[in-house]
Amino acid sequence: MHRPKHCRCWHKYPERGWIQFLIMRVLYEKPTHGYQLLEEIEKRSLGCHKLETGSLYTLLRRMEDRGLLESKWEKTENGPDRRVYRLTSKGIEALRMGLASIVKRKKLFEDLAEFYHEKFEKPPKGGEK
Amino acid sequence: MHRPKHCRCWHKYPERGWIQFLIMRVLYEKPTHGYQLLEEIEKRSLGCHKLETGSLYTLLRRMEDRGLLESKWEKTENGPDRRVYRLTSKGIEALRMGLASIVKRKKLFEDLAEFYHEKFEKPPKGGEK
DNA sequence: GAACTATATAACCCTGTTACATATATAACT
DNA sequence: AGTTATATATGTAACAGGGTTATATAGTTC
Repeated sequence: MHRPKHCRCWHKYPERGWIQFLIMRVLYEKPTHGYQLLEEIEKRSLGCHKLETGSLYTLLRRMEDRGLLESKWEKTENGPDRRVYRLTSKGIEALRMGLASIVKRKKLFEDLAEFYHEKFEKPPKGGEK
Repeated sequence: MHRPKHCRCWHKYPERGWIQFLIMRVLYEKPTHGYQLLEEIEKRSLGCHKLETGSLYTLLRRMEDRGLLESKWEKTENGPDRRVYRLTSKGIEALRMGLASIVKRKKLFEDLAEFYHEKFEKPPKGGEK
């Protein structure tokens, strides 16, 4: 009676925090500052997903508040300073769990994709008017 | 200068409205009432996603408000009446667009899945401490 | 009255967007 | 020397939408 029906983990639903996974995935490989992340994200999302700067910095801020990321300022010679983010161990764990959740639903994605091809791409056969 | 940077379609992000796609996908095939949808959704999501009744009816209501669905009450012999929903043409179009968006990002999903297997599933080789 | 079928809604939290605002550096133009 | 433009770089408040939670109701069957 007292068991929680859902754990309250923020990553419970893969369709939530989608972009955060992309961010963490990049950060997993190397610490990166925000502006550079914009390009990386766009590249990895194959141009499908253009992040506005406001979105990104808001997300980074919140992720750091949540302890998934850490940042430090980095001096540059020729330009404004940068804030470089890196994944914390908590962030790595969150990424691992989140991706596991996505992987688990891969079939569901494929199923929807198949449905799409079946119903919306196949040319209607004669008499289908 | 005056072009909108993003279209404001509600289905812009496939990771949003995820569950609504599942709902519409079921309704595409046949008109269904809410309670039955609960079972269908759970089945199709392979048990990964258990919808609470509150979530479903909230979604159905909002989708009807938006013109994606239509409903009519159905008398039953042995139980409370049911509200049967069906997809409108607007709903079909939304489903088509939403799934197209998902399909377009299939690579992205696969990429994340691959990353997961690579980084989080492969056993570390000797000396990897 | 317990269990199952069936629907409903208000309050809430989280995610991501929008629409701004700011600061540094470089290059070009006047 | 001052202005303007552009690229680099960060930031935030207010908002909209999606899904959950907690709770309520009602009919039917046993």
